[in-house]
Amino acid sequence: MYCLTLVVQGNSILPRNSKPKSNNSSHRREAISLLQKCKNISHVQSTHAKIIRNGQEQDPFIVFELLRLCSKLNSIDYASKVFHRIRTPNVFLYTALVDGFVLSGSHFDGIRLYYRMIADSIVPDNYAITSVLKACGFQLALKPGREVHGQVIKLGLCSNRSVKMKLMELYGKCGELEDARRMFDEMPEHDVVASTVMIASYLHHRFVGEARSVFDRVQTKDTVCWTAMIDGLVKNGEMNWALEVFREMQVENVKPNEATIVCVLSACSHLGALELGRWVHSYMGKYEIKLNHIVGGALIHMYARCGDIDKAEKVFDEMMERDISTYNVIISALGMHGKSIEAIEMFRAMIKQGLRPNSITFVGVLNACSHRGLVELGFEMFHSMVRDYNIEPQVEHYGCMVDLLGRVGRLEEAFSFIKRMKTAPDHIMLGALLSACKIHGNLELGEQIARSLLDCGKADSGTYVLLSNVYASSGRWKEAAKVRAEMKEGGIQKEPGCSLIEVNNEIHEFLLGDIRHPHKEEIYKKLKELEKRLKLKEGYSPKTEVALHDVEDRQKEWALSIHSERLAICYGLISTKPYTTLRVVKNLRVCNDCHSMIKLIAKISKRKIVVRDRNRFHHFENGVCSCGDYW
DNA sequence: CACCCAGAAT
Repeated sequence: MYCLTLVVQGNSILPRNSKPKSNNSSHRREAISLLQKCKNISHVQSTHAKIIRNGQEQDPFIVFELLRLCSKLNSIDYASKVFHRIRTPNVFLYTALVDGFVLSGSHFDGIRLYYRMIADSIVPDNYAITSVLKACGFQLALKPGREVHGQVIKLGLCSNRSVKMKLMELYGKCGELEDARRMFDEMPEHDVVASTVMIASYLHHRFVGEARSVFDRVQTKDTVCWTAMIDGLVKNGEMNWALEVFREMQVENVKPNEATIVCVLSACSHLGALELGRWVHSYMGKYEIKLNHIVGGALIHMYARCGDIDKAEKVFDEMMERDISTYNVIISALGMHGKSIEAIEMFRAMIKQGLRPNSITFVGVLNACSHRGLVELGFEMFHSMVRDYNIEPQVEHYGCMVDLLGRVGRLEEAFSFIKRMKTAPDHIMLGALLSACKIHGNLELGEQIARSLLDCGKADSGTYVLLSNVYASSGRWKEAAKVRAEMKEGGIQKEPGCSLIEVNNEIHEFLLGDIRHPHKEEIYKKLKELEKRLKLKEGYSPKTEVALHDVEDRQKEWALSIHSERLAICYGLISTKPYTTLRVVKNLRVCNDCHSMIKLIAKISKRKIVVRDRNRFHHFENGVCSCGDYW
């Protein structure tokens, strides 16, 4: 790295203050206005030729215009060529090209060029500084950023607002929050924009409390500021809080825009808050929100993740502009709901429209195949991906294939598939195969996979639970207990089962055997009543899976056998009108016993019940589930 | 005679 040498006197500072040569100023103005009329790069090139013929090639004003224009038209290569023909480029020209590099995504080239300028003893001004800081920010290049900061101090540019802003942004992005905060506090204005940058930086590094306190101190919060807070809360998993802030924003009469809506829809998607999502959708007209492809995608995603796949398809049909990501959203949505054939048809429609699938598209397609056990089609798609679209399979794609083979019971094939892969298997893939071993009762393979996961330290709570269940389902109780002990020794916490249900615009959360809800008495009464009726009339007999807990008393055991989705459904039954569809979101996979029980509950209560589990959707109606008991 | 789209988005 070069060091900045400040040359204030002498002739090394180039002609920014020198007077232009006589009588060329009208020619210059002419050339510039010619340039400004150019619409495409070939037009620019012919104008450039004219400029060269007129002997104006070295004129810094004209070249400046030329460089900016090339950058704007996405022709950084041409800009670079133009620049390198200049004998003595000044700070303006350097800055224009640095900006061009930043615009084209070649941030590192931008930083390098800036250092070349310094080496040429050209003194940067605040524009050059902000440009290079922008490049550093994109690259998360903290080291050169700090050097530039040092130069800022030497040059006395500290008081410049844009410079401070960019420094703060850089530090914030790089996680140097104390430095970012220092810059922020040095800005006496503490205006909305600076505060927004600070808030976003805090939230990006999970300092929710700090973000909140900056946010609270902003006097007049605008749309972007509110949106940054909502978005950050969503990214930190604070969905309910995010929605609360959104409501506050409306109380304060700040109009949401497209970005706000996208963030709010994302929160709804996570929570399964369909009613709120619908409300947001219906108010989009009033707020003049345009249905661009980002908003459209978020809407489709929301409806699909909240269980209303019909509405998701309808929004898709209504959209005017669809791009690859729109198709990716709808394909994975259809797959998630077990509509595998429709997903494949959508994929074909996309191709027909002339869009080129990317690697995300194929994750959706292969996942769709897996949810219906479409092995042949899955392989066809997998090979087509490599052969026709030249997409190198990633670990996700292999994972889908392993899942597909595993679920249908072709366990050995799945295992040899893993061994043939170019990449190392990840714990998600092995977990999928392990779960398949449990479903199909393959003890040896299951044991082998689980052990390899445990040995390489990749095991999470799910691995232990699955392995223990593999043993238990073949009657090997001793081994099951041993795994349970190992889990306890390793201090591994089981991820608690949790279900959400939306009733009257409010999200109600239930944990395994939960007793916190204000209506707990009625909920448990309903549950007991249902169990009794199902046993008597529908021949239901509970097959509770082995509980992985040290249970001292029977009361606790009973509570722990009550999976959270049952509580959520019972609450839904007692708090909504007859025939209302119930929609439940669960964080883990639904177990066999709950699955068969919910089928019967749907039958006797004459309700549709939609359950989203960790992997997919189940639509229960009249005693059957849309997954066809294959999941 | 030139210059930093202030910040947020599946």
